[in-house]
Parts: sequence; structure tokens; C-alpha cells
Amino acid sequence: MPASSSPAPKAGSSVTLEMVAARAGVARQTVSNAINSPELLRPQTLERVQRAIDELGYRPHRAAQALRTRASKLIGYGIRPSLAGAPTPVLDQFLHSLSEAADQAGYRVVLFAATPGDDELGCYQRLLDEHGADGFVLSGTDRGDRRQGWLHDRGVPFVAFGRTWSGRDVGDWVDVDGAAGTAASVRRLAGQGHEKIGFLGWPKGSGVGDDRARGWQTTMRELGLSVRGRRVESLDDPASATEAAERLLAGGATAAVAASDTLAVGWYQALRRSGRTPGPDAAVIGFDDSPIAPALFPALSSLAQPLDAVGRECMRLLLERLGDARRPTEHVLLAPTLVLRDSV
Amino acid sequence: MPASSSPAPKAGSSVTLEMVAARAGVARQTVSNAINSPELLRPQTLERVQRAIDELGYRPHRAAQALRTRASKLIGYGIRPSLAGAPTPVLDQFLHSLSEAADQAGYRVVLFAATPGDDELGCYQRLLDEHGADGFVLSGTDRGDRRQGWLHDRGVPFVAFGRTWSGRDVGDWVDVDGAAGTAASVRRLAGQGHEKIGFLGWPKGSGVGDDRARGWQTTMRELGLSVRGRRVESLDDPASATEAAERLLAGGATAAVAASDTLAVGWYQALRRSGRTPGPDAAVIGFDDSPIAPALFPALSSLAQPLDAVGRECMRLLLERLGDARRPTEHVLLAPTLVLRDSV
DNA sequence: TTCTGTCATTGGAGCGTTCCAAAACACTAA
DNA sequence: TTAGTGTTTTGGAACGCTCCAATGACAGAA
Repeated sequence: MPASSSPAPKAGSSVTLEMVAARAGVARQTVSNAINSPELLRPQTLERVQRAIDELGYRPHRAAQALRTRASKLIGYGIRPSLAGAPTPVLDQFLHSLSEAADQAGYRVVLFAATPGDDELGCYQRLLDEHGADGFVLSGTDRGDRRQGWLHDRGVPFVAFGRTWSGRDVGDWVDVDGAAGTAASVRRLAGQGHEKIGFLGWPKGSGVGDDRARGWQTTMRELGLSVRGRRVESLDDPASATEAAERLLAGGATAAVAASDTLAVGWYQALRRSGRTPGPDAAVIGFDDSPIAPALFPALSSLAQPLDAVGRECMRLLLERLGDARRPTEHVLLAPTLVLRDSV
Repeated sequence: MPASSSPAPKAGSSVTLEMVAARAGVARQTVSNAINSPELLRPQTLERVQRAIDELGYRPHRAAQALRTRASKLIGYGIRPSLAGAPTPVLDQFLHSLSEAADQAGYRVVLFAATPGDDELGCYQRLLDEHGADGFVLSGTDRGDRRQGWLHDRGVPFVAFGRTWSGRDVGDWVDVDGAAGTAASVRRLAGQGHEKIGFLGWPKGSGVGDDRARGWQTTMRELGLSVRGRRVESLDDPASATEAAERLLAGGATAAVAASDTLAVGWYQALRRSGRTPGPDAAVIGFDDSPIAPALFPALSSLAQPLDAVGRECMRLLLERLGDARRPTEHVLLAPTLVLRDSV
């Protein structure tokens, strides 16, 4: 392989189809076919062309392909500023699995800065007008999110990490089953004898938060446990969470399920103020399995989101949609896994 | 503006230069000039063309531009899997500011999955061969990182978030001054009367970790404080960190500077085991100001990295490099800011 | 042998842009 | 009026690829 063993393999190789064709002694188009429709070639020809491709280290010029096929093979991801207080799951893992899945399908993920409210849709529009993306992946969907409807109306393929929480349920999505997660937490705590299990949640109105609350509530009912006065609300910061947790404790709760790890921290601190420590008799389970969880003392049990799977599934759905715009919409709900540590 | 007021503005507009030209009553090339070299046009013509562009909502087709100008206007970012234990700062903020800065310059950031070791350089090669990026942004640079040298040898523009820790110092970089950060921490603690200030670090050999250790060490010396037996090493997990912190405490340390927030957690737990609590008489300052810091009790003081500025500077250096490949290399060192909370 | 159909391969055209060199224009000096 | 200058505008070509329709090769059937 001269291409890889030469001392300084130049950058931006600039090997073209024509060069490969010349080397293999065939026409330009035949090389193109070897790559895109190998079944059209005689095996013998195919092999000859393949060898020429390998020897020259040829790779198709993406821009030329994009221009001709009218497909950029790029997936747009509007990256929002990370607001403190917003339930932003750790993104890098998601983005990594997304990119990996995209790569395998010959796609790439292209980022663009998009701030909610600040003409966010305009950013999507711009990328589309430039033919800079064939489809989009959304994340951080919430009530009143206009992106799904907007994209749907324009017939743009997309998939969301997060359900359509309000409005028409349009488009494919992948989500983590928050309700199933908190349900599992409740069962776990109940299995350890807890009956007064509280819920530390965000203010009502956020899709994600309400879903997690629902899992707690329905499971409590299923188990015949009372939810009266057992649900408190707080913003996603330790100070407010502590106050909220104190209300829970004042109500006699012996355990809690939290909508986030930060909220679970409130339980820790409320206990501490009354001279106690989280553990078997004052248990709590968080959500997201963020870096906070193993850092707390005692280490916080939490629900880990299967971000790798989410990324893969997002890309799978999007690719199917790109292949067939008319196929029925598909929804994927993945269960989080309970990571048990010392807080239960 | 008919384009924006029509009921269903189609996606992938497909307005071409030719159409704009027809509407403005000029030649194709004139429209191109209006966009790329407006100073060539007569003001009157320019205005007429501008109006046609606005009315039709024209945007150049990126692929066509890329093909003709041989510049993709894309910046590659090889996203590595987030390994637990590795000092991976919160990436989304960095990526956001990077994207934002790129957008403003007419560039976009394209992600590709690249796993260190697993033919990582091959991934860079592939993107280059496809003409899928004009330059790269690296992050997570460390000792023995081959990426900088590899890119440099091929004359590929790039900028690193993180210094060249070993080998030839090639290429532009932006970094956070870890030594300055830990130095500030030491000064702060010394100012509160502490003299036995320990350092909770990672095993020697990591560029980032050694830099942070250096700031502690030189400042201790400057202040005439002994460092003998005051430096301990640990992996970046709470359990090992606790053991390490205990050694520090056994040596009589009354305060500590940690190379990461996770390591600072070790100090918390070691204190707790001996029935004490972090605070004025057993202070500690972490690094990175991760979500862990405000979640701990008492809240952990930490050094926040100016990730927005890092992203902006990275893009600035890269754009300058793209504009002039031969200009001398430039290094930018940004100071972290000490976020004071209750642990001091 | 010639015709027909199938399969494998080919050349021309065009995707939307910018480069380039030439043309048109305006305006002054001869 | 004509030539000479500089400014403004233009058409053709090309970037590298794939679409498309046409060609050649080669078999079996007439």
C-alpha cells in the first residue's frame, strides 16, 4: 500500500475518480459504479477497480457528491447553551454515540449554535437553505417546543431525543422512560420496607419532570401507598432542594425518589440538618446518574440513562426516515437502569 | 418579504444564483460578486441585487461553494468516548461556544467519532481525504498525543484545547492555566492562615495533572512553606481519593488543593471519617467547578475554567491559521477563576 | 450468418458555484 | 471624432461527482 507507507502522505489527497479510472483502465463511471452499485460490475472488473482505489487511497469528494446527489450526508444538531438549572443530561456521551452511528452509515453530525427563543428556528432554516443538512436530531424537547411541528410542516426528516410533550405528536422520537425509572425506584424502596416514600420533583409543567413524577405516583397507588402530601417541588439547585426535602421529612417521609441527582442532594442536606445520614432508613434514589452521584457520601443510587443506546436508536430512526419519508412514525422508549449505591 | 410570509415556506429552498440574477436583471457572476466582493459593483447595482437576494431568500449552496473553492468551511472535531476517570471537562459548553464562534465566521463544526488508540489518526485522515474539513480542533491533549505532530506534518490547520505536553511544541493552542489556578488556591488558603497545605493530585505523567501540581508546589515554595510529604496521588475516583486524603491528613495537613473536584471529594470523606467537616479549619479547593462542587455539603470551592472564552479563542486562532498557514504559532493561556463556596 | 435481447461499460450533461479573461461601458484627453 | 484609460459587467470553463441514455460485447435463437 504505497499510500500508507510513503513517508509524508500529503493532506487533502485530491485523488479523483478519473485518476482511479485511468489506473484501473476503465471509465470514470465504472469506478463510480464500483463504489455505489458494485453488483453492476463483472467480479473481475470490480476487483481491478478496487485495487486501484486502495492503491491510490481514493475517497469520494463529499462536496461533489453532495452537489450531484442533492444530499449532504450531514445531520444537523442544534446545540443549545447549557443553562444551569435546566435538566441537561450529560451530552458528550450522547453526541459520541450519535456520531459513531452516523459515521457507520456514511453520515456526519454537524453542530450549529441555536439558542431557544432567539430565532432558533431561523438557524434551522438557514442550514436547510444552504443544503447543509439532510435531517436533524433534536434534544432537550419540552412543552411548547415548536421545532417538531416546524420541521414536520416542511417535510424535513428529523428525530427527537425526547417525546413530543405537547401539541401534535409529530415525528419519530427516542426517549428514556422516566416513569418506568421512578417506578422501579419506588418498588425498590418499598421492597426494603419503606411506605412513606416522597417525590422530590421540579415544578409541574415540564414534560420530563411530570413524566418522572407520574411513575412515582402510579406505582405508589399500585402498591396501596398514600401520596398525600408526599410530593414536593423545587428548582434544580441544592438550596431549594434542601428546603423542599425538609418539607418531605416534616411530613414523615422515610425515603424519597428524586427527579434529578441535584434534587437528591437536597434530601442529603435536609437529613444532615436533622443530624441524620442517608442510608437504609432514610433512603433516596436520584435520576441521571450524573457525576454527582458517586461523589456524594454516602454514594447516591441513581437511574442511569442508556445514552449510548439513545444515540444509536436516534440515528437508526433518522436513517429510516431519510430512506422513506412516508413510513409511519416510530417511537422508542428505553428503560433507565437503577445503579445501586449506598443511599438505599 | 414574500419568502417569510408565505404560508408554507418549503424546505431546501433551491433558489440558485441564476434565479437571483434573472430577477435582478444581471448576470450570474454579478450576483456572486455582490456576495463575495461587493466593492466591485456599482452601488446602484449592488442594491438591486441585494433586494433580489432578500426577496427570494437566497443562500449559496454550501456543497457547490465547497466544490469550486476547495474549502468545505467545516471544522472537524474528533469526539472521543467519555471515559470515566479521565479528566474530561464538561464538553457541551465548550462545543457550544466553539460552534457559535464558527457560525459567526461562516464555518460549522462537524463531529466525527474518534477513539484514542483505535486508529484515531485514520479517522482524521478519512475526513481530510473526503475534503470534509478545512481544519481541526483537538481537545483532551495529553502526553504522547500524536495528533498534533501528525497534523502538523501534513500541513493541516488545527488548534488544540490543551498544550503540547510532550514532543515538539507544534501548532497553536489555547489552554487553561492550571498552575496559575492552583497557585491562586494556595495563596487563598495561606491567606487564611493555613501553612500545611497538601496537594491531592493524579499520578505523575499526565500533562494537565503535573501542571496543576506545579502551581501548588512553586507557590508553596514562594511562600516559604514546606511541601515535604504534602503531595499525594490518586486515581480520579472518590474511593482512592479518600485514601489519599487520609494520608494527607495523617501528615498533618490542615488544607488541601485538589487537581479535580472528584479528588476534593476524597478530602471531604477523609475528614468525615475522622468526625470532622470541611470548612475554615480543614479547607479544600477543587478544580473544574463541575456540577459536583455546588452539590457537596458544604459546597466546594473550585476553579472554574473559562470554557466560553476557550472556545472563542480556539476558533479565533484556527481562523487566523486558515487565513495564513505560515504565520507564527500562537499560544493562549487563560486563567481559571476561583469560585468561593463554603469549603474554605 | 443475422437478428434480438441481456449484460457490462461508457461518454455526455449537469448539479451550483467561483475563477478567469474578455467584453462592454463610461469618461477623459488628443 | 478617436484613442486611451479605468471601471463594471459578463460568458465560458471548471471543480468532482452521479444521472441518464447510449454503446459495445456476447450469448442464444432464427
